[in-house]
Amino acid sequence: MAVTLKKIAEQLDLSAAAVSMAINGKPGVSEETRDLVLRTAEELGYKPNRMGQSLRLARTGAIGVYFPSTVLEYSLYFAEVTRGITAGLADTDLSPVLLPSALENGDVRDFPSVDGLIIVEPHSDDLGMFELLRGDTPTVTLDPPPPSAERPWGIIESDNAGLVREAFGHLASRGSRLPALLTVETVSDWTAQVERGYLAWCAERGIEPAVIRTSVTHSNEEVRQILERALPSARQPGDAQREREARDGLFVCGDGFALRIAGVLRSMGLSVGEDVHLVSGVDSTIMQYHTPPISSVDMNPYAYGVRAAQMIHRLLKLPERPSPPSYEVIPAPIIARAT
Amino acid sequence: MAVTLKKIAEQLDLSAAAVSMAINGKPGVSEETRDLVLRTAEELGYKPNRMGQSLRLARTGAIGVYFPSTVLEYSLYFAEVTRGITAGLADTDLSPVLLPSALENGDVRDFPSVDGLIIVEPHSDDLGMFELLRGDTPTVTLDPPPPSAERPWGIIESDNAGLVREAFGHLASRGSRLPALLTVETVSDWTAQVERGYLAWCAERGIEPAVIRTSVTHSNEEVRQILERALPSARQPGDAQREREARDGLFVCGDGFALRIAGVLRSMGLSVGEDVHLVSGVDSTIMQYHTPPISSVDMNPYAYGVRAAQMIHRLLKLPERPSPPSYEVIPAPIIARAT
DNA sequence: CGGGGGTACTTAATCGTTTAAGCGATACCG
DNA sequence: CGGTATCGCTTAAACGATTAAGTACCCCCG
Repeated sequence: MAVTLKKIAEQLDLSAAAVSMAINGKPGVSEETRDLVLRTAEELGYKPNRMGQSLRLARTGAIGVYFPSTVLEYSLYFAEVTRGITAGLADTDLSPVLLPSALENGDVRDFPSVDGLIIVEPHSDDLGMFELLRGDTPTVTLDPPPPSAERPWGIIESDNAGLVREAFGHLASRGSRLPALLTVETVSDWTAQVERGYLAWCAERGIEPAVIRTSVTHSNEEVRQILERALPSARQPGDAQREREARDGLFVCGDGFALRIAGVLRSMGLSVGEDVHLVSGVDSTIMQYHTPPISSVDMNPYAYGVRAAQMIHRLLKLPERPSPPSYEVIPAPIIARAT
Repeated sequence: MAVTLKKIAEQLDLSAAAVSMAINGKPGVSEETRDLVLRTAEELGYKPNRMGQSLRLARTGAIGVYFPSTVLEYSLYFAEVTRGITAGLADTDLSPVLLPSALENGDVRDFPSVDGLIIVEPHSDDLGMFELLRGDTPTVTLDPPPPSAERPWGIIESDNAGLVREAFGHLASRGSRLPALLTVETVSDWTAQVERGYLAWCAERGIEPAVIRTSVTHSNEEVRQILERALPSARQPGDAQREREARDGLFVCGDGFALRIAGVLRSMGLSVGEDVHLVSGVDSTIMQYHTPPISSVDMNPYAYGVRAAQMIHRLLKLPERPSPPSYEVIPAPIIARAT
C-alpha cells in the first residue's frame, strides 16, 4: 500500500492538513513540525498521489506531444525531438503523453486531457493541429504554425536566416560558384523560410537562384530527371554554355533526403564532394557515416525538444495566453564534413 | 466549465449515482432512464473526468513507454514503434506516456505513475530496465529481456528463425555462395538469436559460418579494415585460396548500419549487389531509396508497437502476472530489392 | 484582568467518480 | 394477509490531496 498524507499524519498524530502544509512549504506549521514531517515523509518514501493532486488542483500534470503522422514515417529528427522533450520534462512534475495524430479528420475530441501541448511540425494540411490550436490548452509549437491557425502560446524556431547563410557560405567555401536549393514538397513553414533566405542570399551576391523542387513520393528515377536539368552532365561535357550555368552545389532540405540525392548523383556519374557539393538541411548519424560524410546543418532536434519542454513548463504558470506568443530561436550551426 | 455527472444528474433530477450506473452499463437503473441519461450525456458532451475516475479506481490510464536512450540516437525504427503504440492505444482508455530513460543509475523512483509499461529493446546494460521489471507494474517488452531480469507479463518478438531463413535464402537466391553475418556490438537478445539462427542455417548446408563483428562506435576506416579481412579484394584478385573463401553476401544487423556498409564497400571498390550481396536486418525508407535499393527484413516496427499496445491493454485485465509470460511472434518478411 | 492578535494546529469541504448500503414501492407466494 | 424478494432509485462513503474556515492557546498591552 502506498504511503499517503493520512498515513504520515496518523504516525505523527497530526492532521493530514498539517502534513500537507508542511510538505508543500506553506505557512501554518511550526518549523520543528515541518522538519519532523519532512523527515518522516522521506523515511516512509512518501510520493504524492498524482490523481488526488490532479483532481483537487484541476491539473493533470501531463503534456501532450503531437506530430502529424507523416513526420514519423521518415524521421530521425523525430526520435531526437522526443528524447529532448522527455529529458526536458524529466525534472518537472509533468510527463509527456503521446497523442495520436488525427491528420485526416481533425477529430481530437477524445484526446486524453492534458495541461499543455507540444506540437511538432505544425503542417498546414494537418486538421488535427488546427483543432488543437483552436482549443485553449497552452501550446508550444516547434516551428511556427501556418498563419491561418490560431496563435500558440509559444513558438520555438531555428535560426533560419543564420542557417541559410552558413549553409551556402559553406558551399561557397568548398568552391561552389552556383549553389542551388533543393526542396522537398512540404507543408511546413521551414522550407518556405529557407527558400526566402536563399533568394535573399543570391540577390546579395548577384547570383541567379535555382530552386529545384522534388517530393518524397518521387522515385529515384524521377529525382534524377529533375536533377539532370540543373546539374552538369558527366556524360557529355562540351556544351560550354550549359557547363557555365550548371549548378555545382546543393543544399538539400528534408530529413534524410540528402542521402537519396547522394545516391542519385552517383548514379549520374557525378562525384559528390567534387563535381557537386552537398549540404544536408537536417543532420543525423547517417550523414556522419555516409561515404563520403555529408556536411549538414545541425538543427539541434534534441535541444528543440528540451527547450519546448522548458517553455511549456514556464508558460503554464501564466494566467492566460501571452500576446505575442513567447518566442525562442535555436541556433543551427553547420557541421562541416568531407562534402 | 466541463460537464460532470452531477450536472447531468441535476438536469434530469436524478442522483449522480444513477447517472454513473446508466453510463457505465451497470445494472440498477431502468432501461428508459438509461436511454434518457445516455442521450443527455451525448447532448451535453459529457466526458468522464479522468482524474476523478483515476482517483476512485486507483488506475491512471497511462502506459509508460520506455526505451534506453541509446536506441533513440540512431533509430528510424523507434519512430515507427512509437507511432504503432500510439495508434494501438488510441481507441482504448489508455494513453502512452514517455518515460525518461535512466540507463546509468537505474533511478526510476520518480517516474510518473502508470498502470502498465512497454519497454522497447530491453538491453542488458540498462539498469533502469531491470528496475522497472523488478516492480510489479504489468509490463510488455518488445524483444525478450535478458534472462537475469525478472520476467515481464508479456513479450513480443519477431520470428527470428524465419527471418534468418528468409534473409540468407534471399542472399543465396541472388547468387551468394558464402554469406556472412555482420553484427553490431549490442546488448540485446535479438542479435544473439540471429547469430544462433545463422549458425544453424550454415550447419544445415555444410557452410563454414563467418560472423563479422563491428560496433556503431567504429569509424568507417575501422569498419573497412574489418571487412577487408573477410571479403574479396577488388584491388588484387589473384590469391585463389582467398578468393574461394571470400564472402559474397552480408546480412547486416543494426538499424541503418547497412547504409554505412554499402558506402564502405563502395569505397573498397566493391559493387554492392554484384560483388557483394547485401540484406539489411532493419528496413526503412532510406533502404528503399538507396542507390541501389537495399533488400531488407521488414521488422514491422509499427505492428510491433500496435501489438504491444493491444497486449498491455489485454494483460491489464488479468489479476496477476501470467506465468509463463504472454508471448506473441510477429512475422518479419524480407523485402527483396536490387541488392 | 480583559481583549486583541498572532501562532499552530484541526475540521470540514471540495474536486468527480464509483459503489456498497439503504429504502420505499410493487409483486409474488404460501 | 403477512412475509419476502425484486426493482429502481437515493444516500453516503471513499479515493488522496489541498485549503478556507474555525478553534484553542499563549502573549502582550492598556
